[in-house]
Amino acid sequence: MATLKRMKSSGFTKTKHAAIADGIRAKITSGELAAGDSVPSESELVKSTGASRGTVRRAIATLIQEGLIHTSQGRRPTVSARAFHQSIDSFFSFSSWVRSMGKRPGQYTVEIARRRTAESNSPPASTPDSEFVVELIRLRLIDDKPVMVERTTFHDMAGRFLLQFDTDSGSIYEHLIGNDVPLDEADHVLDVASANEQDSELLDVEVGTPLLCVKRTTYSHEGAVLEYSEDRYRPDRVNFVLHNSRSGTSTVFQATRTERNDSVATSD
Amino acid sequence: MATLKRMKSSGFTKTKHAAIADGIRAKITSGELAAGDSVPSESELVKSTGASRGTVRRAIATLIQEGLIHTSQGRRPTVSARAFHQSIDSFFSFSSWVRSMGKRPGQYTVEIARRRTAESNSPPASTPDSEFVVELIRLRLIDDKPVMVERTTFHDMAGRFLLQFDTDSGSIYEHLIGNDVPLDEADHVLDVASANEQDSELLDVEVGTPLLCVKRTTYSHEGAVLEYSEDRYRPDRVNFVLHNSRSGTSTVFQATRTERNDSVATSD
DNA sequence: CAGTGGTCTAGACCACTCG
DNA sequence: GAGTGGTCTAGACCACTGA
Repeated sequence: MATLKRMKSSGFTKTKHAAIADGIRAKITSGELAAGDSVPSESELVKSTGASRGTVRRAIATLIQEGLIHTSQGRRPTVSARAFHQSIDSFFSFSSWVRSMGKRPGQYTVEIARRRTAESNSPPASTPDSEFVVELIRLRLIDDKPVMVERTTFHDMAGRFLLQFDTDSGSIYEHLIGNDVPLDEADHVLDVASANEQDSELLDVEVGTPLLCVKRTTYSHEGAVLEYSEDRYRPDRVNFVLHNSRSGTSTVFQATRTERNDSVATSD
Repeated sequence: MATLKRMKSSGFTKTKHAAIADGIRAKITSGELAAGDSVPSESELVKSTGASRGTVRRAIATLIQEGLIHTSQGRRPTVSARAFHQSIDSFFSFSSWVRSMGKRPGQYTVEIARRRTAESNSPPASTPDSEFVVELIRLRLIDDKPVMVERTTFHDMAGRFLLQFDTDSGSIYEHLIGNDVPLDEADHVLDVASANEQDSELLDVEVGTPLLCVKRTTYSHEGAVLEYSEDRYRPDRVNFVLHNSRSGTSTVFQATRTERNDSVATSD
C-alpha cells in the first residue's frame, strides 16, 4: 500500500490534499453546498477519500484560507456566509483574473517604449535598477468594455521579452513567467486618482472622474524591483472585494461590479 | 514524555506551534533576520525546539501565510523581500489596527441614533433584518489627525450595546465582541467616492475631493447582516497595502501613508 | 456522552536545490 | 550526494459542541 503517493506518469490530479480540496470546492461553487451548510467531517472525509487525517486537514486548511469555509473546535466545518470566490493568485494577472470570473479579457496597447531608466515615469524608489526600462501603456477590457488603464515600467530583464511579444495578444504575466522571469512577490497600494486626459479618452469618462488606482511593485525573491505599474480602474465597472473571517485568516478577492447591481457585496 | 502538550495551568504561551512562530516572527520584526536571510531549516527547528516536524511545519505555515517568509522545495525558507507587516485581523478594528502601527487612534462621534430600519441610510440589500437599527457617524483620527469618516448601520442586536457606550472612548468592535456579538465574517468592497459637504468639513478637504471608500458588511457565521458601514478615507493620509507572493498565499495589510513619503510601499 | 476539530508525535518516501 | 522542503500515514490526547 501507499505506493502511488503522487500519480507520477499522469500528473493531472496534482496532490491528494489538493484533489480533496478541489472536490469540496466544486461542491461549494456549484451550489451543491450552500452557505451555512456543513461540510463532511474530517473522519467522514478520511473514510470517503481513503486519505489520512493529516491530509484531509491539509485540504480543509486550504479552503479555510480561501475563505470558503470556517471551522471551530467541536463544530463541523461550515460553508462561509459569503462564498463568492476566486483565488487571489489572479491578483498577479488581469487576464487570468477576468477569465476566472467567466468573462473575456482584452487589451489594447497604446504605447510601448524602451528608454533609459533616467527617463522613466515611475517614482524613483520604485524604479528598476537596470540601465534601460521598457514602458508600456495598455487599456484593459472586460467583455470589450474598457475598465482599466495600466502604465507599467519593466526592468530590462523582463522588458526585453516584451518587445517582440504581441502585447495585444494576451497575458504579459504569463508570458514572463513562461520565460522564467522571477515575478515572485508583489505589493499593491490602493489609492484614488483623478482621470487625466488620456484616462478620460481611453476609459470614456470625464476628466477629473475619481478612479481606483492600484500601484503595484513586483519583486523577485531577492527583492529586486522587476516591475512597477499604476493601474487605474473605472470604479463603476470594477472594484475590489476583500473577505475575512475572524477565525482562520483573511483572504482577498476582486470582483467586477455588474451592470445591473449597484454593489457586488450586496447581491444575492 | 509528551505530558504537557499544552501548558495547562499557566496558559500564556498558547500552543507550541504558535510559540515557535512567535519566536521566528520576533527575529524578523526585530531585524535580527533581514529580508533575504534564511530561516533555520525544519530539521534545525525540530532540534532546537524539541517539537516534532509536523508542529514545526505548522509554525512555518503561519509565517508563510502572514507573508513574512517564503519557501520552495529544496531551499531553506527565506525572509520575504518586503516584510513590513501587521496581521490583518486588525481589518476588523480601526483602533487595533492603528495601535498595531504604534500610533494613537482617536474618534469623535458626530451622531448616534436608533431609528426604524425603514429609515436606514444603508443600501437595502445590506440592511440588517431587525425592526430597529442604530446608526452612527464618527470621525476617526490617527495621532489627532482626521483620516476617516465612518457611517455605520448596526443591527439592533449589536446596536443596543452602543447606546449606553461612550463611542468616543474606544473600539466599538472590541466592545461588541466582549458582549458576544458574533461579528465573524466581513466583506470589504473598495471603491472611490467624492467628498460631500459633511466629509469635507470633517476631513478638512474640499468638496468633491476623491476619497477611498470601504464598504464593509459584517456577518455572523449564519450569514445574518449585523453591521454595514461606509468608511471614507483621506487618501493622502491612509491607503491600503496588499502583499502577495506567488508560492504561498497572499496576505493583506493596511498602511498609513506617512507625511514625509509619497508612498509607503516604496519606503525602505 | 459521543462526536468533532485542535494539537502533537514519529517515521516514511519523494522531488528539488545546491555545492 | 547531502540537505531540504512537500507530501503522506497512523495513532494519540485534549477541548469543545451539541443533543
